[in-house]
Amino acid sequence: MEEEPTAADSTDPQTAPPLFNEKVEALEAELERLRGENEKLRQMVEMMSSKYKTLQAHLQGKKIDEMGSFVTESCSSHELNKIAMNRVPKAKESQVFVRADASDNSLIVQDGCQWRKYGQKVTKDNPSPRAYFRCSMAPGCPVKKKVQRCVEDESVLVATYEGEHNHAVLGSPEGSSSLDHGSIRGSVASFPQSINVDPFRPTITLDLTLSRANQDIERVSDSSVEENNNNNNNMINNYSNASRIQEYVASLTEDPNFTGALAAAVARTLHYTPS
DNA sequence: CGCTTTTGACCTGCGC
DNA sequence: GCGCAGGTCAAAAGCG
Repeated sequence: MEEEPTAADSTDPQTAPPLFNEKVEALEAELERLRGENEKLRQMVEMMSSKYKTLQAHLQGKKIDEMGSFVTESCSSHELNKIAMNRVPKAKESQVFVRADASDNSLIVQDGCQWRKYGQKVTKDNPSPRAYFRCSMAPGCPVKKKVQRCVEDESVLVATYEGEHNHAVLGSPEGSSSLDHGSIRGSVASFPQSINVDPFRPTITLDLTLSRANQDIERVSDSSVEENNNNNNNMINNYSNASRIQEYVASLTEDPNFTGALAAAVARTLHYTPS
């Protein structure tokens, strides 16, 4: 039985032309280099994940300590209920961080909905004005949002959403009527990407639309960081995915906008006190 | 003309 | 009760 020459045969160094061998070697070297870089990046992700978990555990412990000391001091059961109520974020309220040009005063956050501005106010804790919007996609839609520049980084807009849409939201594949941004974020590249940083907090989202990173969608949440690491490991086995991940991570780490937004988000997390 | 934005006035909740 | 701050209203202006 004679077998036809295959692609694998053509890579045989003894039968392939020298120029082809050189190319193969160069590609192999490049692949090896990329594997090394991927391994480094994987370790970086693991390290960040580990640091994040440590920080989260620390914050959690601090909250429990605070609550515990307060409880042992003077709390009635009624007061305890109030505390518990305050510690849970308001129903259907979520916070979104969006990168915007610092010179742009429009306070507009593109999120797939139409909004009508009904007020603007300068607040005490932030020199930049806060804009109030109502959803105008459907009559009677109760959803509101407040948009204000981040006090730590004026190029970051903080949008706070309240309520549930009573209509399908543009960009939501399931036609979800709720404010579950998870379903939205994963479907439209121009939408902000979310990072859940604290179970006591609403979702914090970083908009990556100004970086190359928005070409790929990557959702990261506190409960799925580890899972994503595993998924990433599997993906790293796939060369094309690995190169995409590498490009993605490199674009993130090189992008000062991303690092700025991340720093602002972390700063807000550390300064957060439940209302 | 209809819709949106602007902006000062008003309302409401909260702490003192 | 008072003052403050955040949130909302609504008339006027702007825009396509």
